[in-house]
Amino acid sequence: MKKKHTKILLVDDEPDILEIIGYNLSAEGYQILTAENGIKAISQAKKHKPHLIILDVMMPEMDGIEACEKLRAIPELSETVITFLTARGEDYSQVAGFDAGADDYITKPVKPKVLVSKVKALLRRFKEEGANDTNIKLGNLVINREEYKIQKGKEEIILPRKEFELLALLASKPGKVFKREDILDRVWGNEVVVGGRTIDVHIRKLREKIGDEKFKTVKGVGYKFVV
Amino acid sequence: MKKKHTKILLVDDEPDILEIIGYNLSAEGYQILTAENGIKAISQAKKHKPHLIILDVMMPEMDGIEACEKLRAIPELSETVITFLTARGEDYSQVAGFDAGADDYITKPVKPKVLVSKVKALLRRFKEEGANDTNIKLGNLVINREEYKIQKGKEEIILPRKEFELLALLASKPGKVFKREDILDRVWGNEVVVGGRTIDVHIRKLREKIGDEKFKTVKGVGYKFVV
DNA sequence: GTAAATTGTTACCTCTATGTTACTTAATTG
DNA sequence: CAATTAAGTAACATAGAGGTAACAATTTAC
Repeated sequence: MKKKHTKILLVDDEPDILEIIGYNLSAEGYQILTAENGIKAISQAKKHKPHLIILDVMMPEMDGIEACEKLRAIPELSETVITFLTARGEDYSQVAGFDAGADDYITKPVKPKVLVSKVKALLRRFKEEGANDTNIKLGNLVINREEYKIQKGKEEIILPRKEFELLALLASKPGKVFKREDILDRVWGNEVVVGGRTIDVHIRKLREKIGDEKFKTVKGVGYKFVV
Repeated sequence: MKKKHTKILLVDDEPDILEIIGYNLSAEGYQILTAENGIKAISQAKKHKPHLIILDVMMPEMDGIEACEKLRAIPELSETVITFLTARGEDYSQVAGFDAGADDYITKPVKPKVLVSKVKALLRRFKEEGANDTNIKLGNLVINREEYKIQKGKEEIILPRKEFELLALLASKPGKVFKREDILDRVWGNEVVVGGRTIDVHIRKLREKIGDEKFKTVKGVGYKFVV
């Protein structure tokens, strides 16, 4: 993920803080959004779906903790990292912050360098966690969705699209039996009508390339991938 | 969950739309309910607790958004998936829809195939989220519906489909006596006619594999599974 | 206690779902 | 646009799940 596309929402009631933090982060290439209170923060968050939200704890009207709880309740923001900004010494807010669903906290005053590295660290953590969706690792097998390739041990295998998608589907839940109908729906799509032996043939090819033992047939139901 | 038992409530003021969508979905095996307006939709929903509700946004009297909010307020429908049906271009309704608690939206006109696959996807998402009851644990026995396998102590047993389904049915309510007729309906399906000894033979095989003592015969009635 | 009904057991058969191969058609690629 | 690779089809092979028949054992009815 490039910084240019990484959105950070700053929420604080003091314009000075917004300015100084905003300046430092945008100098790093991040896209900055701001809000002066919890209510505006929520509407901004809904609108822009930022990757990171930095929330001041002490704010008039709706404080940071309450805002955090509200933000966490929004499904689209489940992937968003939330961190608190707290004055040094207000120890209680740490605990309350984590209860409310925050991922980290930053104490004020904060040196620009420290702030930037903290933000980077948080986003890196986020990115790595989110990247697990694209790379499936199973035993000696790595399925790389992004690059459309398979790594088996040190060997790199390029699979044709359908075979790749079939493998990716089965491997997305190892052990789970996927019904033939579901496989058709999800790999071929509803629109396409294919003959009755098509899935079998593709399974056969995968067995040849990946290993026979990894694909189990459950007669009358479908197939499953085992590790 | 079999499609036969999946209820979908269609709400639209145009009978044509109800008919065409209803036809396509019932052809897929879903059980279809309909309502011409928001008020009727709510009473239908309360009565039948559908798994999915497809709501037209533009309706006289109570529009889709208002209906959606009312539906979401009904506790029994918390598990229900709600999706809007909106004419292409009415972009505002998307946003308003999500605010009102909808899970997705479908734009009209919609091709039957697309509709069907969207519905399947929605129900799959829902099903996966609510799929905590796929594992039945009874004593030293674990029945794993998702992986179609049985775990007895440390031993793993793979059962043929009918045997698995028969076991899963009996074990779904330990102690309850299932009538022969009911077993036929639910494992074999009411269309199929099989000979009089078929169930017994399958029970025999289960007794062999799982343990004689777990399957009790209730003469003149049926069988039950005991722990 | 005997007959009738119901269930248990075994061996065996059938037919369906899947496996496999070779081939045709469609899509990509240089 | 020719060559190459992917996707899908057809045709046949095969295993084993699912079912049946025949008879035994057990329970229930009278």
